[in-house]
Amino acid sequence: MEQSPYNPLEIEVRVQTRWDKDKTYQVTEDPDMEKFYCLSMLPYPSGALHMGHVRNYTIGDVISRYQRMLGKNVLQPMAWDAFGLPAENAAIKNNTAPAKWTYANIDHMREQLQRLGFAYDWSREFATCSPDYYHWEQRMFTRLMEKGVVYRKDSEVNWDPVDQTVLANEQVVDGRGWRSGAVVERRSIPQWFMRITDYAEELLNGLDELVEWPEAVKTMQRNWIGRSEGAEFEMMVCDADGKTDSDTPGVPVFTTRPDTAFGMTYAVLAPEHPLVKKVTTADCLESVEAFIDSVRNTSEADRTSSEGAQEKRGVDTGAFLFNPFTQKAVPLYIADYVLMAYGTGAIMAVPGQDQRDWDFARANALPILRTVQPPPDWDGEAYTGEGVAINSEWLDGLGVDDAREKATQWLESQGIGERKVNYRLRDWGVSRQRYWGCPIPVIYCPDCGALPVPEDQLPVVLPEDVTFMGVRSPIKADPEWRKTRCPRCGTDAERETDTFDTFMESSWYYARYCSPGANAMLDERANYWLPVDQYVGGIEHAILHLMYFRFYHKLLRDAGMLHSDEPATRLLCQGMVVAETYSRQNPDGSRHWINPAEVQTELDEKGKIIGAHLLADGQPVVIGAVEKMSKSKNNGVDPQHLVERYGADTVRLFSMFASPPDQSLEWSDSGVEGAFRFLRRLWFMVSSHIAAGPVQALDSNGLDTGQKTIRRHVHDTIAKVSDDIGRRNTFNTAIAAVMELCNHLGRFEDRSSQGRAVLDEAWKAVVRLMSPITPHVCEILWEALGEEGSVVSTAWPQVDESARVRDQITLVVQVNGKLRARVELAPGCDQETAMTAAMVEANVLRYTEGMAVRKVIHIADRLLNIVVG
RNA sequence: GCCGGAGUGGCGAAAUUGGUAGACGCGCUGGACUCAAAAUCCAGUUCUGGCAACAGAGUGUCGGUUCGAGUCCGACCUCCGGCACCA
Repeated sequence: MEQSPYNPLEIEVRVQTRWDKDKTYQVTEDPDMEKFYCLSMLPYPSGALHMGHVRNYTIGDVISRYQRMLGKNVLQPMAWDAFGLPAENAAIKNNTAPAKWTYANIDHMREQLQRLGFAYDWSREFATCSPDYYHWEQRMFTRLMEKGVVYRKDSEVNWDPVDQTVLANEQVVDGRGWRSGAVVERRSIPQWFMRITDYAEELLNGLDELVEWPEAVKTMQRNWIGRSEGAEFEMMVCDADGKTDSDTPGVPVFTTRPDTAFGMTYAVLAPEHPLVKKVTTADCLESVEAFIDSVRNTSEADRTSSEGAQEKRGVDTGAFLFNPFTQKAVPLYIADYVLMAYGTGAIMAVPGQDQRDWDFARANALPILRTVQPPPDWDGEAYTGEGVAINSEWLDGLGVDDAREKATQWLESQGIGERKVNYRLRDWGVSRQRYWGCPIPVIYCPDCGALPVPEDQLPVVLPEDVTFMGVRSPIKADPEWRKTRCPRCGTDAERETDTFDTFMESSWYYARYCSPGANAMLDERANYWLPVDQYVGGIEHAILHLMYFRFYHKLLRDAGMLHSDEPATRLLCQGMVVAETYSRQNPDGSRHWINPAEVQTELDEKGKIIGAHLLADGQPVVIGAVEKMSKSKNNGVDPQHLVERYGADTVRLFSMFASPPDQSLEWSDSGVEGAFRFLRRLWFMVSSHIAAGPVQALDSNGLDTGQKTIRRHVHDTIAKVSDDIGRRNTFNTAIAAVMELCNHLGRFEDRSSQGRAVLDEAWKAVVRLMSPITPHVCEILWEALGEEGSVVSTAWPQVDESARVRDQITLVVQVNGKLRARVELAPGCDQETAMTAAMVEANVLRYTEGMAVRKVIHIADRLLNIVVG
């Protein structure tokens, strides 16, 4: 091989063309091979790849390529999460159709992904906005309608007044729309829901089986599901003297603390509770109605925001409820701190043991009665801890758990209540009032009601050639599109014009990859590939997407399409890509952000940053925090430019080397330079080795000490890199180990026949170890080393354990725990031999002289600690 | 407020099971090459003292367990993330 310079741009395109021509990454089901399904979260085609994508997809690609070299049948697919709001916003802004904008973005981003050399099976690619894809989603939905898993109800929703759409609770951040930033309002409109709460218990318990999911994700999901055990019981409406009114139905309440029921001093209904109007007395009606109006004008997000949480507002209804425990009446209030959507929308209030009730009782001059004895030094308000029941008649003297159990049994024996488990999780509202989404396949007939679109009329196709009039959905604005006939009675009927939440598409895409072209949602091929062996994506999806994804998998299972219970066995959540921020203050006091590329930093003689200035004018800029790359902080780095300048391998190498995958990755231009330098050095060293001519066969038993040492290092490195990539997913330390080995190989100057044979083995190992991370350069070097076939399809290097055996080890000698010497010994020495070797070391003698050896700790081949005193 | 996670050189980080703290990379300092610069190569680089050998200190703070603690335990501080009236 000629000693040509490292030219990544030329070799990468050459290698990619070959992979493409040979269909290297296309896979089919092969029952004789162990499968490995490596999935990265599909991107939204926003316009261009950002560094977060590069990081995410490089991690998945490294794992895929490693597993492939282990001999597995590896599926790594890619698709586009193509529906969604930004396409509509862009359409309105640029006066184009969302479809056109989306497809153009997909074409550009596909090219970018291909340029990065990801080993995707592109034959399985799809866009979720394609009718071939959402057809099956619609069919699944109509079947779920028939099964009762979906339902329609009027519901208070989060209305985003800017985007003119309903948001899921999860899409509301601090009371504002997650995209528009507008303050969210409350509205009641008919919505379609999926009964994810029916699966709450399974979704919760399933987390215990997901041993290879990050604990943080599982904790977040557990909290989101929010399981609470307690009791639900009914209280009758009564007058002030406790005389019950048999005309009014009882009010069920849920509590986790039935043991505290003797401390109930009032009860509360949510303002939306259906019984409010019925029970409110004439003299309270006016204030109750005024209160309900004021609550309605506040969004739920506002009511529950941090400041709102402090103040608990409410009014007396004038009615009373009969407490079955005390046989006495308690006043009934309505208050905004009781939520209609949780439990029964009604509570028994026990201010002595519940801080919220305490706050409300204080604000409304309601009595407080403690029923659990707080510790003597207790100076808090409501007491929620362990303690003995007091003021509770037949519960007095019992601990919390026993009292709770006895109270629950009493409720059951009286026939007024029962054990009950409640979840914080709410059903999934899937209706969106937007255009660019999958049409909900429902027909409304004036006589027959809401009916699923018959299967032979699916898919309900979303028209793509549309013009936008403001933000209103074109299919809502078009009087013709919705016209249809009732599938049952044939009279004029209307289509649903709402579309699905886009989380619907991303909830089953992973399965569709496994059945490309099937004339059904899925076919048997899906059960070959599923579950996903490794899923890679951002932690921001810890709750929403990953919960829906698990839920939908169970729906597919229950529909008989899949055999597994969970969609993915192993999950890796990569950290953010962050960079420094720089800014200046505008004359009006606002801040404008300057891209790091336009800034030069000043360093002191130790390399510490002491200031920064703008390259354009040399004037200082303010150094801000290191933050997630974003448009708003103008600290993004365009991967495209980097690939054009350094090549894909350098970009991949840097993003895997700078930090472990689950931590945030701090951008560094000089770090990228360093990665490039390493590849160039690797190129040069391997080229020089090849240029020195043919190599003799390695005789591993005939090596001298220097050769053995190098060979041991090679096999130690193979072992470490295999473990780091395969088990630990710490690609940064894998790369560091290869770099270290390369540093040794560069210094190894033995050009004897066996010296070169050792080097040949070493370079062939290095090229394979690096090939998952930097596949292009490794492909060329592998070929140059005279090996047949593509490195990406070659077997992963094997560890030769005999090469790792040491004939000398370094034993660390400590005196009283302080390092005093190192001695070279044969491995496996006993304590006596170690002591003999240690006690001749001058530095050991210096600290043990004239002292009695009190104890010796010997960890074979590692450490000897001599304790004197 | 509740629930997670983290805190180690000038910087990104490493130390996997309680056993040599700082691997690897960046930056910086000095040197070689060069008319010069860039690139490249070599050496040094936790702090303090010392020409050096070496010594002392050192993993957010304060305590504890241990022959031995970045790692385990207790209390606290700071930062990041999630949830936030869920009865």
